[in-house]
Amino acid sequence: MDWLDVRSMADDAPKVSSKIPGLLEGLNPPQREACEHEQGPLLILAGPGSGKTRVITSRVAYLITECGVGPDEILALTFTNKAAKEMRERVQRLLPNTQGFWISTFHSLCARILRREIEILPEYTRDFSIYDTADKRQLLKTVIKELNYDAKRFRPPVLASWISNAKNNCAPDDGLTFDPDGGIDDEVCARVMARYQQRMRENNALDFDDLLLVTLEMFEKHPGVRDSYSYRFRQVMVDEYQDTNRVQYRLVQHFSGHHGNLTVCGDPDQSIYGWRGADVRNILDFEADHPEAKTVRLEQNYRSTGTILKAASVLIANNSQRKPKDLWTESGEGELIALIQCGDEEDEARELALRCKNLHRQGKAWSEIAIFYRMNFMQRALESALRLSGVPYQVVGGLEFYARREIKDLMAWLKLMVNPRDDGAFLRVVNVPSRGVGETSMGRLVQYARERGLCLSDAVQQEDALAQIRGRAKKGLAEFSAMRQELTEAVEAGAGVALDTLLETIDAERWFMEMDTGDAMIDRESNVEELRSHAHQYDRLQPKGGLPGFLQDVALVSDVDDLDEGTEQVKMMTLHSSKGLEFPHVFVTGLEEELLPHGRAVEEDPENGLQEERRLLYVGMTRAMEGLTLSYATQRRFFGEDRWQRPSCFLDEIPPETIEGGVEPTEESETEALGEFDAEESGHDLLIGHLVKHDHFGVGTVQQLTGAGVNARATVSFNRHGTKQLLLAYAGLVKLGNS
DNA sequence: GGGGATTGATTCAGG
DNA sequence: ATCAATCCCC
Repeated sequence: MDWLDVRSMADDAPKVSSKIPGLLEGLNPPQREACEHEQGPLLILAGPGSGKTRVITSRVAYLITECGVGPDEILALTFTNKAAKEMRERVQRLLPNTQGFWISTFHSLCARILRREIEILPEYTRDFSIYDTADKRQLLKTVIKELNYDAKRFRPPVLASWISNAKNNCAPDDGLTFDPDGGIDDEVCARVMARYQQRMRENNALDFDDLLLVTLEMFEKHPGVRDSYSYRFRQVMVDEYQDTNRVQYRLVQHFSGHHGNLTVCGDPDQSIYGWRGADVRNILDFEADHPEAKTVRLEQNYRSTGTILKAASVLIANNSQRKPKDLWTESGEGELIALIQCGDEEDEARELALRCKNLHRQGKAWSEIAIFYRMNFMQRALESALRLSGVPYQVVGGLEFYARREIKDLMAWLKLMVNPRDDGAFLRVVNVPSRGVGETSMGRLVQYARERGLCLSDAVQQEDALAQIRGRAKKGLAEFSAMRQELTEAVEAGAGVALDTLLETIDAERWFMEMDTGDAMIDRESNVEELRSHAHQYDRLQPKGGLPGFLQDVALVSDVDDLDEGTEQVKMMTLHSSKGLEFPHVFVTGLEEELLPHGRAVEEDPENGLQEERRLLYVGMTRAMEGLTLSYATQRRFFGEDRWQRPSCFLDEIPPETIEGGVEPTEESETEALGEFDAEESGHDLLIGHLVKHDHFGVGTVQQLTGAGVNARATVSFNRHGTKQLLLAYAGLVKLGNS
């Protein structure tokens, strides 16, 4: 993040650039209209490829050069760091001599604000830790155990998402605000959440949702703090508004409440984050919320060929909850969409690799090709096929660098150095490298600390805490404590030096050898080397950030951020990561039932789930500029188990005339064959297409069969009760014959 | 009581 | 394949 620190901004007042000749030239009428809007709320409904980023950046430049708004009086919020970076670079290109823009993600903005202001809240210090998903799960696990709940029934990931939901809907964190009708599960979740929140405060730690929520609460409890930000900004802009949740919505109200100059930009059809609390109503209701709002629709597409645009538009028209829009393009029809049927995931991967090579031979650069998939595990098969055929590739996201064990350990060490109250970090590193401290000894220390309301760092310094621990563990704890205190001094030195001091103090060499030998050890060493270079680079770019700033940046980097556009490599990523990007040729893989649309998404929320899956495919398809290839496999291995797959129902929604070969190869014989296979393996005699009767749900048609034996399940579309997944062992389905 | 190996469940998407 | 719980040896 390279915006200016608030303090330094006061010192060097931003300069207003002189007018830029031809700033709005080449913009179409609605684009121009959006740029020139000065006062009051503005809604930009921007279809894919409609030049949205160009409009926002031109608008920023216009406001500065034509309307006398200072660069530090404009707040622009984006969804990813990458989007923020791109926007900043483009604004910088228009206004090379201007600095001090506030362009950032919600999370970075809030983390920055909290870093400065949080001490107005008594429970936190400015050295707070940011907990990632893994840290959060770890804490939840101990809380569940502490409260004596059944760990099998209440799993950390489930609770994590319950808590996240509650926070995203602005539920107060320490009241037990469960729905009394929600049954025991809701009550347990609420109790776990209350304890989790208590521990988080004791640990001086915030999770991702807290960054937003605590900022919001602080603004509402201390309007003075809020005003110091809302008075500063004369214009607030929010990109990807369809992906904002309730908390973000309210934050935006606070930031723009003073002047009401709020510009939001987005596309309801590209809303793909419902599962993490995004609320499409924020954008759908914008005009109702702001009756005086001006609405601009950007419907001319500058990205894709007519064929791609048509296919995507017809597909998305199947959604009911949307604002109709009419995308058009001046570019020609272009090539037809290729649809390939493959035997299994390896076939698919080989075929894609082959087609990548063909494209390359025809003159496409590797970096002009992208491969998208619904789930991360699909990456592996694709990756090995590309490697085998010598196609250079880059995986965007996936198994993250910062998720590796040695990196997590070092990061936990650094967090603990900055924030001694972080018990989670303490527990993680107390035995790293191994110093004979085991579970039992730690259990005693934890109990000692709890009884006295101390954090572990303090507890371990008490003599009587160590009195009940003996032998190697006692010595180890004393050693660890001394090390931690000594390392506190390194915190001021900057991220790079702090890390170097840490590595030396814990004798990293010995630690590597202890963890593994041979290649694995060399891998770990080179990972740590990479972390070192990140840290030192951070110090060079952000001399003011220090170790706390580095930790914050690392916590908030997202997967697409490391996308390297320049390099000559095919890009691979999930469909979610692809949003906001574009590529001349796009492959969307795994167009299969249960995968895209994803079974769980539809199961959890039959109405919206399917629509969101459709939007996800829409996002993927509209990334393509010239060529689009869709693929599916008839068989695919999901964690260990080979499953027969049917082509995605979305393929039936894409107009046949946009697809190479005309009609999709969804044939009856194929469905039959797949039914037969299932019957052989699964110990029942149902086939896809069979008409069945259920005691409760009535008559329906079998849509899908998975699993075998006691795990055999059928997805049945009932005439009256919608689609259900049923365990055949319990469902007692009666076969009525073929429908 | 700590450390290692083996077994056993688990994964939708991300800041 | 990867991470956590369990088992067994020092």
